[in-house]
Amino acid sequence: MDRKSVLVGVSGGVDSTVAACQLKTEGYHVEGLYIDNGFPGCASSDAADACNKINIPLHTVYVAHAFRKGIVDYFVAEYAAGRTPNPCAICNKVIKFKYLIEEADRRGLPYIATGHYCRIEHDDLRGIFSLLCGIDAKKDQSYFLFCLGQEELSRLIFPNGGTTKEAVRATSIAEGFGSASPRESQEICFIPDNDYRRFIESFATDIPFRQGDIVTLQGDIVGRHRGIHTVTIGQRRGLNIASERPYYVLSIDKDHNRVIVGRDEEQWCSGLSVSGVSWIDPGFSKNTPQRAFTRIRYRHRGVLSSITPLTEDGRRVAVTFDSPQKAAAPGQAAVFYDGDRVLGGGWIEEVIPND
RNA sequence: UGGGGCGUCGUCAAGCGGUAAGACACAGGAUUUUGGUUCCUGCAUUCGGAGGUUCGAAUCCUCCCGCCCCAG
Repeated sequence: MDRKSVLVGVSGGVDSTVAACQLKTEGYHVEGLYIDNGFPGCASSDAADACNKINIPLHTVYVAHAFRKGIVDYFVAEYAAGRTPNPCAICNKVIKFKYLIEEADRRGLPYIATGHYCRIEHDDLRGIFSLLCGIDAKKDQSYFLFCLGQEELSRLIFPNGGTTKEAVRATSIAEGFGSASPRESQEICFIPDNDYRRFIESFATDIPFRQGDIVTLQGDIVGRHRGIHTVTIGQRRGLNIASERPYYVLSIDKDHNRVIVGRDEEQWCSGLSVSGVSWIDPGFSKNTPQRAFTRIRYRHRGVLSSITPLTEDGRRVAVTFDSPQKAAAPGQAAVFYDGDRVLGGGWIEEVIPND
């Protein structure tokens, strides 16, 4: 089999199309894989059009069952538990890259690629791959990929990592792929209308979401919520509380079906406990405390922190921020960086309030 | 049914004769491969009601309605 053969995950969007095109230009034998998650809004025709234009074969895997089990059920269960899920990060590990590798293996293609704005670096001395931020800081998507391991990274190519969104868009136009790029902003891919609250209600009819009180830290009842799944930490809009100043969701008390709110200055936290940590560099896992930048949400600039392992395998860590951060939410990803390099990341379990 | 106070956007609230601030809430949009945040825009031709005075009233007068407080 051709050593320079690659299976590209194509969605039909600009990023993956340009990435595939780029690989072809570089001389790769390129094939496309469309991952059909079986949910509405998942339109394979765009992917087919894209592959036609760059003249590569397109394969499709239908993963509705796995997607539902691994992503949608998780998504709903997290909200039901009063947590804030990050389906994209999970999907990358459990669906996207998993099936890319599976299909690449089946077809004897050594490499896989996607349109993510990230880079991969190889340390020849240590034989280790690193995941780096994309050059375009505005579009960097490394936050969503912290789950990737050496296995994936060793076979991955990110053609867009070294360019900017602007350049990719320009290429798309130049190549005649379409300047329109219809739905550039896709939020949760399986919820086309972006109304995740309604999605949860209609999807999880077995979960008895009930109304409840909205209370302050002092215990004053200031409003009512329409179910714990309708709020998330840091949220301001939709609380329907008329007051001198806005209220924000501080925490969710699932057991008492209550939502705790407070003022802007009450949102800050000084640290986290993080579980399910995966370290990209195998050498990190049993390490001593270390310093790193922690990002607690996508497009968070990152805060210098001290990271202390709580278990021997390094899968659970305590994170202490050098300066307080706003509205960290259990269920969200905490991703650790050394400059541009992703060290690893995990899932926020507890948030330690400031003061 | 004696005295006093108050009734301005969903909520709080400026205005005190010169032609309805602001905040919160809400709605829409921008941003965005998670949620949230943030930003932009919109949001009372009308001031409890009816009359009157005035060139002109939410602002002054009269009556009515509705609240609140103190007395009964």
